[in-house]
Amino acid sequence: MHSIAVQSEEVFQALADETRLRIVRLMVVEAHESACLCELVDSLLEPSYKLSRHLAILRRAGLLASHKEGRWVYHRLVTKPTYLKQLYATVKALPDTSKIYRADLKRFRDRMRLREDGRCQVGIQSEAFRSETG
Amino acid sequence: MHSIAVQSEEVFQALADETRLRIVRLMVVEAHESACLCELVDSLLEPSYKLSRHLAILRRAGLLASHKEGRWVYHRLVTKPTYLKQLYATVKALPDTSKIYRADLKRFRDRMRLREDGRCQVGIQSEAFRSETG
DNA sequence: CTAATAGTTGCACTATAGTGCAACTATGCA
DNA sequence: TGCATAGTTGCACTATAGTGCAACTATTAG
Repeated sequence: MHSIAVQSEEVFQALADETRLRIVRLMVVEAHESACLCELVDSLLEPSYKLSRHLAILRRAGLLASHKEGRWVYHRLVTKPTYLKQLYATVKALPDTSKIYRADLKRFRDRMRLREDGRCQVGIQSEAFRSETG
Repeated sequence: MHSIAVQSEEVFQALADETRLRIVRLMVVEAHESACLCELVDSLLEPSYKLSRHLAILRRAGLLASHKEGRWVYHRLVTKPTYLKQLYATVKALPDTSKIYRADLKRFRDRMRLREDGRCQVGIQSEAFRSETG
Protein backbone atom coordinates (compact mmCIF):
# COMPACT_ATOMS: atom_id res chain seq x y z
CA MET A 1 0.00 0.00 0.00
CA HIS A 2 2.04 2.89 1.25
CA SER A 3 5.23 2.98 -0.72
CA ILE A 4 8.49 3.13 1.19
CA ALA A 5 9.86 5.04 -1.80
CA VAL A 6 7.95 8.22 -0.96
CA GLN A 7 10.33 10.96 0.11
CA SER A 8 9.70 12.16 3.62
CA GLU A 9 9.07 15.75 2.69
CA GLU A 10 6.48 14.64 0.19
CA VAL A 11 3.82 14.09 2.84
CA PHE A 12 4.26 17.72 3.91
CA GLN A 13 4.26 18.87 0.30
CA ALA A 14 0.94 17.11 -0.09
CA LEU A 15 -0.58 19.33 2.58
CA ALA A 16 1.33 22.49 1.66
CA ASP A 17 -1.45 23.66 -0.63
CA GLU A 18 -4.64 25.26 0.62
CA THR A 19 -6.98 23.18 -1.52
CA ARG A 20 -5.39 19.90 -0.61
CA LEU A 21 -5.43 20.78 3.06
CA ARG A 22 -9.13 21.59 2.77
CA ILE A 23 -9.72 18.15 1.25
CA VAL A 24 -7.86 16.34 4.00
CA ARG A 25 -9.48 18.43 6.72
CA LEU A 26 -12.85 17.15 5.58
CA MET A 27 -11.72 13.57 5.35
CA VAL A 28 -10.09 13.36 8.78
CA VAL A 29 -13.49 14.03 10.34
CA GLU A 30 -14.49 10.44 9.61
CA ALA A 31 -11.19 8.89 8.75
CA HIS A 32 -12.66 5.48 7.91
CA GLU A 33 -15.13 6.90 5.41
CA SER A 34 -14.60 7.66 1.78
CA ALA A 35 -15.74 10.46 -0.50
CA CYS A 36 -16.06 10.74 -4.26
CA LEU A 37 -14.98 13.65 -6.44
CA CYS A 38 -18.46 15.13 -6.84
CA GLU A 39 -18.97 15.14 -3.08
CA LEU A 40 -15.75 17.08 -2.69
CA VAL A 41 -16.57 19.38 -5.60
CA ASP A 42 -19.86 20.31 -3.95
CA SER A 43 -18.33 20.71 -0.51
CA LEU A 44 -15.38 22.83 -1.53
CA LEU A 45 -17.02 24.64 -4.46
CA GLU A 46 -13.97 24.03 -6.61
CA PRO A 47 -13.88 22.71 -10.18
CA SER A 48 -13.63 18.98 -10.72
CA TYR A 49 -10.48 19.13 -12.86
CA LYS A 50 -8.73 21.00 -10.09
CA LEU A 51 -9.77 18.61 -7.34
CA SER A 52 -9.06 15.54 -9.47
CA ARG A 53 -5.51 16.81 -9.88
CA HIS A 54 -5.10 17.46 -6.17
CA LEU A 55 -6.50 14.06 -5.27
CA ALA A 56 -3.87 12.50 -7.53
CA ILE A 57 -1.14 14.32 -5.65
CA LEU A 58 -2.50 13.15 -2.30
CA ARG A 59 -2.64 9.62 -3.64
CA ARG A 60 0.90 9.76 -4.94
CA ALA A 61 2.10 10.96 -1.56
CA GLY A 62 0.47 7.96 0.04
CA LEU A 63 -2.25 9.80 1.94
CA LEU A 64 -5.19 8.56 -0.12
CA ALA A 65 -6.29 5.26 -1.53
CA SER A 66 -8.91 5.18 -4.25
CA HIS A 67 -11.25 2.57 -5.68
CA LYS A 68 -13.73 2.77 -8.49
CA GLU A 69 -17.40 1.80 -8.30
CA GLY A 70 -18.99 2.26 -11.71
CA ARG A 71 -18.61 5.90 -12.62
CA TRP A 72 -17.62 6.85 -9.12
CA VAL A 73 -14.14 6.82 -7.64
CA TYR A 74 -14.15 6.80 -3.85
CA HIS A 75 -11.16 8.13 -1.94
CA ARG A 76 -10.29 7.34 1.62
CA LEU A 77 -7.45 8.27 3.93
CA VAL A 78 -4.60 5.83 4.37
CA THR A 79 -4.11 5.45 8.13
CA LYS A 80 -1.56 2.68 8.41
CA PRO A 81 1.91 4.04 9.02
CA THR A 82 2.22 5.78 12.38
CA TYR A 83 3.41 8.98 10.85
CA LEU A 84 0.20 9.35 8.86
CA LYS A 85 -1.85 8.92 12.03
CA GLN A 86 0.24 11.64 13.61
CA LEU A 87 -0.11 13.80 10.53
CA TYR A 88 -3.91 13.61 10.67
CA ALA A 89 -3.79 14.42 14.38
CA THR A 90 -1.89 17.55 13.38
CA VAL A 91 -4.52 18.41 10.79
CA LYS A 92 -7.33 17.92 13.32
CA ALA A 93 -5.61 20.22 15.79
CA LEU A 94 -5.19 23.09 13.34
CA PRO A 95 -7.08 26.30 14.05
CA ASP A 96 -9.48 27.53 11.37
CA THR A 97 -7.59 30.74 10.80
CA SER A 98 -9.27 31.81 7.56
CA LYS A 99 -12.74 30.51 8.49
CA ILE A 100 -12.92 28.52 5.27
CA TYR A 101 -12.99 25.19 6.98
CA ARG A 102 -16.23 25.67 8.88
CA ALA A 103 -18.18 26.46 5.74
CA ASP A 104 -16.51 23.58 3.91
CA LEU A 105 -17.46 21.22 6.72
CA LYS A 106 -21.10 22.28 6.74
CA ARG A 107 -21.42 21.76 3.00
CA PHE A 108 -19.64 18.43 3.32
CA ARG A 109 -22.04 17.19 5.98
CA ASP A 110 -25.05 18.38 3.97
CA ARG A 111 -23.66 16.82 0.84
CA MET A 112 -22.99 13.43 2.42
CA ARG A 113 -26.66 13.31 3.41
CA LEU A 114 -27.55 13.06 -0.26
CA ARG A 115 -26.15 9.54 -0.38
CA GLU A 116 -28.48 6.63 -0.98
CA ASP A 117 -27.52 3.20 0.28
CA GLY A 118 -24.28 4.72 1.51
CA ARG A 119 -23.22 5.72 -1.98
CA CYS A 120 -23.20 8.87 -4.02
CA GLN A 121 -25.84 8.63 -6.71
CA VAL A 122 -26.62 12.20 -7.59
CA GLY A 123 -23.45 13.52 -9.20
CA ILE A 124 -22.25 17.09 -9.01
CA GLN A 125 -24.71 19.45 -7.31
CA SER A 126 -22.50 22.50 -7.03
CA GLU A 127 -25.06 24.97 -8.27
CA ALA A 128 -27.40 24.05 -5.43
CA PHE A 129 -24.61 24.34 -2.86
CA ARG A 130 -23.33 27.56 -4.33
CA SER A 131 -26.63 29.39 -3.92
CA GLU A 132 -27.03 28.03 -0.40
CA THR A 133 -23.84 29.72 0.68
CA GLY A 134 -24.20 32.71 -1.66
CA MET B 1 4.33 33.86 20.43
CA HIS B 2 2.80 31.80 17.73
CA SER B 3 0.89 34.11 15.51
CA ILE B 4 -2.77 33.35 14.86
CA ALA B 5 -2.27 34.99 11.49
CA VAL B 6 -0.22 32.11 10.08
CA GLN B 7 -2.11 30.28 7.37
CA SER B 8 -2.69 26.64 8.19
CA GLU B 9 -0.96 25.25 5.16
CA GLU B 10 2.11 27.29 6.02
CA VAL B 11 3.24 24.85 8.70
CA PHE B 12 3.26 22.11 6.08
CA GLN B 13 4.97 24.36 3.58
CA ALA B 14 7.67 24.90 6.17
CA LEU B 15 8.44 21.18 6.18
CA ALA B 16 7.85 20.62 2.47
CA ASP B 17 11.51 21.20 1.66
CA GLU B 18 14.21 18.58 2.20
CA THR B 19 16.65 20.91 3.90
CA ARG B 20 14.13 22.36 6.29
CA LEU B 21 12.87 18.92 7.19
CA ARG B 22 16.45 17.87 7.91
CA ILE B 23 16.79 20.84 10.25
CA VAL B 24 13.62 20.05 12.15
CA ARG B 25 14.43 16.34 12.32
CA LEU B 26 17.58 17.20 14.22
CA MET B 27 15.85 19.62 16.53
CA VAL B 28 12.97 17.33 17.54
CA VAL B 29 15.51 14.95 19.05
CA GLU B 30 15.87 17.28 22.02
CA ALA B 31 12.93 19.58 21.56
CA HIS B 32 13.81 21.79 24.53
CA GLU B 33 17.33 22.48 23.30
CA SER B 34 18.50 25.09 20.88
CA ALA B 35 21.07 25.13 18.12
CA CYS B 36 22.93 27.93 16.38
CA LEU B 37 23.54 28.31 12.65
CA CYS B 38 27.12 27.03 12.72
CA GLU B 39 26.05 23.89 14.57
CA LEU B 40 23.50 23.24 11.86
CA VAL B 41 25.92 24.12 9.07
CA ASP B 42 28.38 21.55 10.40
CA SER B 43 25.71 18.90 10.94
CA LEU B 44 23.99 19.23 7.59
CA LEU B 45 27.05 20.22 5.54
CA GLU B 46 25.10 22.96 3.84
CA PRO B 47 26.16 26.58 3.30
CA SER B 48 25.28 29.11 5.95
CA TYR B 49 23.44 31.46 3.62
CA LYS B 50 21.17 28.61 2.63
CA LEU B 51 20.44 27.47 6.15
CA SER B 52 19.96 31.03 7.41
CA ARG B 53 17.27 31.47 4.78
CA HIS B 54 15.57 28.23 5.68
CA LEU B 55 15.65 29.06 9.38
CA ALA B 56 13.90 32.33 8.59
CA ILE B 57 11.12 30.42 6.83
CA LEU B 58 10.70 28.07 9.79
CA ARG B 59 10.56 31.07 12.10
CA ARG B 60 7.97 32.83 9.98
CA ALA B 61 5.82 29.72 9.99
CA GLY B 62 5.95 29.73 13.76
CA LEU B 63 7.99 26.55 14.21
CA LEU B 64 11.15 28.23 15.49
CA ALA B 65 11.91 30.94 18.00
CA SER B 66 15.33 32.59 17.92
CA HIS B 67 17.39 34.64 20.33
CA LYS B 68 20.76 36.24 19.98
CA GLU B 69 23.70 35.77 22.34
CA GLY B 70 26.59 37.91 21.14
CA ARG B 71 27.50 36.73 17.66
CA TRP B 72 25.40 33.63 17.99
CA VAL B 73 21.71 33.24 17.25
CA TYR B 74 20.17 30.22 18.92
CA HIS B 75 17.04 28.61 17.48
CA ARG B 76 14.66 26.37 19.34
CA LEU B 77 11.43 24.63 18.43
CA VAL B 78 8.18 26.27 19.44
CA THR B 79 6.13 23.57 21.18
CA LYS B 80 3.13 25.44 22.49
CA PRO B 81 0.12 24.99 20.26
CA THR B 82 -1.12 21.40 20.20
CA TYR B 83 -0.82 21.12 16.47
CA LEU B 84 2.91 21.80 16.61
CA LYS B 85 3.35 19.02 19.19
CA GLN B 86 1.49 16.75 16.82
CA LEU B 87 3.53 17.94 13.88
CA TYR B 88 6.80 17.07 15.66
CA ALA B 89 5.36 13.68 16.56
CA THR B 90 4.81 13.19 12.84
CA VAL B 91 8.38 14.20 12.10
CA LYS B 92 9.72 11.80 14.74
CA ALA B 93 7.71 8.94 13.26
CA LEU B 94 9.01 9.44 9.72
CA PRO B 95 11.11 6.66 8.21
CA ASP B 96 14.61 7.61 7.05
CA THR B 97 13.92 6.72 3.44
CA SER B 98 16.95 8.36 1.87
CA LYS B 99 19.35 7.56 4.72
CA ILE B 100 20.37 11.18 4.98
CA TYR B 101 18.97 11.63 8.43
CA ARG B 102 21.18 9.10 10.19
CA ALA B 103 24.35 10.76 8.98
CA ASP B 104 22.96 14.20 9.82
CA LEU B 105 22.13 13.02 13.33
CA LYS B 106 25.57 11.60 13.97
CA ARG B 107 27.25 14.82 12.89
CA PHE B 108 24.78 16.81 14.97
CA ARG B 109 25.55 14.80 18.10
CA ASP B 110 29.28 15.07 17.51
CA ARG B 111 28.99 18.77 16.82
CA MET B 112 26.96 19.52 19.96
CA ARG B 113 29.78 17.95 21.99
CA LEU B 114 32.00 20.85 20.95
CA ARG B 115 29.99 23.19 23.17
CA GLU B 116 31.63 24.77 26.19
CA ASP B 117 29.47 25.86 29.09
CA GLY B 118 26.46 24.78 27.08
CA ARG B 119 27.19 27.26 24.33
CA CYS B 120 28.71 27.15 20.90
CA GLN B 121 32.10 28.87 21.00
CA VAL B 122 33.95 27.44 18.07
CA GLY B 123 32.14 28.71 14.99
CA ILE B 124 31.79 26.85 11.75
CA GLN B 125 33.83 23.61 11.59
CA SER B 126 32.47 22.21 8.36
CA GLU B 127 35.80 21.25 6.89
CA ALA B 128 36.48 18.95 9.83
CA PHE B 129 33.06 17.36 9.58
CA ARG B 130 33.25 17.03 5.80
CA SER B 131 36.44 14.96 5.88
CA GLU B 132 35.04 12.80 8.70
CA THR B 133 32.19 11.70 6.51
CA GLY B 134 34.17 11.78 3.25
C1' DC C 1 -27.19 3.19 -30.04
C1' DT C 2 -26.87 8.03 -28.41
C1' DA C 3 -26.33 11.29 -24.94
C1' DA C 4 -25.02 12.57 -20.37
C1' DT C 5 -21.67 12.86 -17.02
C1' DA C 6 -18.05 11.22 -13.36
C1' DG C 7 -13.52 11.61 -13.62
C1' DT C 8 -8.90 12.32 -15.86
C1' DT C 9 -5.27 14.57 -18.47
C1' DG C 10 -2.57 17.41 -22.32
C1' DC C 11 -1.09 21.93 -23.16
C1' DA C 12 0.19 26.41 -22.17
C1' DC C 13 0.61 29.70 -19.02
C1' DT C 14 1.33 32.20 -14.49
C1' DA C 15 2.89 32.14 -9.90
C1' DT C 16 5.86 30.64 -6.40
C1' DA C 17 9.93 28.71 -4.27
C1' DG C 18 14.83 27.52 -3.83
C1' DT C 19 19.65 28.90 -4.30
C1' DG C 20 24.48 30.77 -5.71
C1' DC C 21 27.20 34.80 -5.43
C1' DA C 22 28.38 38.80 -3.36
C1' DA C 23 27.79 42.14 -0.13
C1' DC C 24 26.23 43.71 4.19
C1' DT C 25 25.62 44.11 9.57
C1' DA C 26 26.85 43.10 14.19
C1' DT C 27 29.93 41.23 17.53
C1' DG C 28 34.32 39.93 19.58
C1' DC C 29 39.30 39.73 19.83
C1' DA C 30 44.10 41.29 19.41
C1' DT D 1 41.39 50.39 15.58
C1' DG D 2 41.45 46.70 12.18
C1' DC D 3 40.40 42.13 11.20
C1' DA D 4 37.75 37.89 11.54
C1' DT D 5 33.55 35.77 11.39
C1' DA D 6 28.48 34.52 12.81
C1' DG D 7 24.64 35.55 10.58
C1' DT D 8 21.65 38.00 7.13
C1' DT D 9 20.01 39.66 2.70
C1' DG D 10 19.84 41.82 -2.35
C1' DC D 11 19.89 40.36 -6.95
C1' DA D 12 19.38 37.36 -10.63
C1' DC D 13 18.46 33.12 -12.08
C1' DT D 14 16.57 28.27 -12.38
C1' DA D 15 13.34 24.95 -10.99
C1' DT D 16 8.94 23.62 -9.45
C1' DA D 17 4.02 23.90 -8.62
C1' DG D 18 -0.76 25.33 -9.45
C1' DT D 19 -4.51 26.07 -12.73
C1' DG D 20 -7.80 27.27 -16.78
C1' DC D 21 -9.41 25.46 -21.02
C1' DA D 22 -10.40 21.84 -23.80
C1' DA D 23 -10.44 17.29 -24.85
C1' DC D 24 -10.44 12.61 -23.58
C1' DT D 25 -11.99 7.92 -21.31
C1' DA D 26 -15.19 5.07 -19.00
C1' DT D 27 -19.71 4.14 -17.27
C1' DT D 28 -24.69 4.48 -17.16
C1' DA D 29 -29.41 5.44 -18.56
C1' DG D 30 -32.98 5.94 -21.90
